[in-house]
Amino acid sequence: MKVATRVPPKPRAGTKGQQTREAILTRALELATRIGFEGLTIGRLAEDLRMSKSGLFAHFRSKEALQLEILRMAGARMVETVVKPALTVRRGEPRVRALFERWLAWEQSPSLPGGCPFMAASFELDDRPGPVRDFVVQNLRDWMDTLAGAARIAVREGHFRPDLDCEQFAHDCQGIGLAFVHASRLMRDPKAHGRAASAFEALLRACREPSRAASNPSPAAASSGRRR
Amino acid sequence: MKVATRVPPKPRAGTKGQQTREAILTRALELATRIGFEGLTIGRLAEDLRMSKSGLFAHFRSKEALQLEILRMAGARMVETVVKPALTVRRGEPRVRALFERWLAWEQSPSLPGGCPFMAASFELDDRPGPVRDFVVQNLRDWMDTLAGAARIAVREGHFRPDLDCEQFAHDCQGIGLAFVHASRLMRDPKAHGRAASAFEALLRACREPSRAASNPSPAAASSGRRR
DNA sequence: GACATATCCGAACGGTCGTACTATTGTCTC
DNA sequence: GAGACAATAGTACGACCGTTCGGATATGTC
Repeated sequence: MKVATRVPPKPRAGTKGQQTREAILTRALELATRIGFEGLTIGRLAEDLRMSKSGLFAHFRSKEALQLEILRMAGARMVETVVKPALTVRRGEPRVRALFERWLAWEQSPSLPGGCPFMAASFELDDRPGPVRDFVVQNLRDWMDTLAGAARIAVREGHFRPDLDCEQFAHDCQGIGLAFVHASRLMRDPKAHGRAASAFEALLRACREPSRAASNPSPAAASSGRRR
Repeated sequence: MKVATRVPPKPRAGTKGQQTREAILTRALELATRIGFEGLTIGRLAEDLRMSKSGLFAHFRSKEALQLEILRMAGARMVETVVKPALTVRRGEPRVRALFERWLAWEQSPSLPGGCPFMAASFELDDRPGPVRDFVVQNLRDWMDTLAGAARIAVREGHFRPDLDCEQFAHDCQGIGLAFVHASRLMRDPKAHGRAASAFEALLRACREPSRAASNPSPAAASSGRRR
């Protein structure tokens, strides 16, 4: 299980190695979203970039390090294209909305032909412990915290009802996003985006309305008589 | 790319081959849910079953055939443990509820240590065309049709509002289920089941209430002034 | 008991995987 | 332009992949 190799290849910025390194990562991210992180192969990636396998490999000490670097880059890009722009939108519901919309756009970005890598990795790595999985979990936790935080601000601004469970809101958003990927990528449903938008609007509506008690029994469950 | 091999190995029922074949599939299903369908390896599966690779392989003509048989078995089991029992519950919302609850239970069934194989396959195969993907899509389509059909009955019974979009309902259920898997398996959130239940209750609530126009503008969006 | 057939094993095939070494090229500094 | 060092290529390795094939067992029938 020996893992440590000679020297940490962290070249100083601007140099040639640094820029091919980034080219490798960019292409690797594209491939990984399509064929998965386990499916991504150093040989195939090298061939794709017209490099030798060993030449490419030298930039990272191991495949795991490569995977981590890919995810690190993806996380940084996601913050840059989703979170940071949304923070310029005014506080409260508009910002929540901006987060969600930019999230869907990011998922469909042409630079991510296979969709958001964290979504895919969620299901690919959920049973495979290790640093890669840990990194994905941490990134997704940060993302859900961002969503929950934006919702909390919307509560303070009076856009959302005061007793809203903001973690639940983030969870529900995640569900809408996952269903969106499911509908658009797997089912190839042309209405996928509309479905996601409808679900999100319904969720926002529920966030604005004063809460009705969760213990409020369903009329259907209460009414009809016969029980097995 | 030659794929056809000698004879279709479909032994008549009851015989020895048939029963080891099913033992293979049962174990294979368990493994596949944990390590994925591509990650599942004939050698590893054989070792796990204390069989020779070739002896196991002889039961299926190819790995793809094995994958399809695994999914076929999983689909049959899902119908048996989720759909059929729910059909004995009385029509309308109770049946919808039964479908959802049994679905979550199926996802957590001990015989599926890695969760529902169709959920996992959704994201693993979304970009890999072929018969395996097609089979997964068909099964999930059937499942969503089942959900939508149950909702339609609930509309007719007067449990849900008459103008409910039942396909949207099925889509939203799928989202809740995916978020459940996300929360429980990846994030290891002990509250995962509670979150799913809350989300589902909120969804049902929205199905019962008379619809408010979707064009109803958000007060937050309407109030604050500046718009880019 | 003999035979036909179903079931399983062992060995081997050509490939590809991640990784390790060495050698060759390119790039930057003085 | 020479020397230093970063960057890439070449080659090889052991392991495992899906698949094939021939032979060894087990099973069932007469």
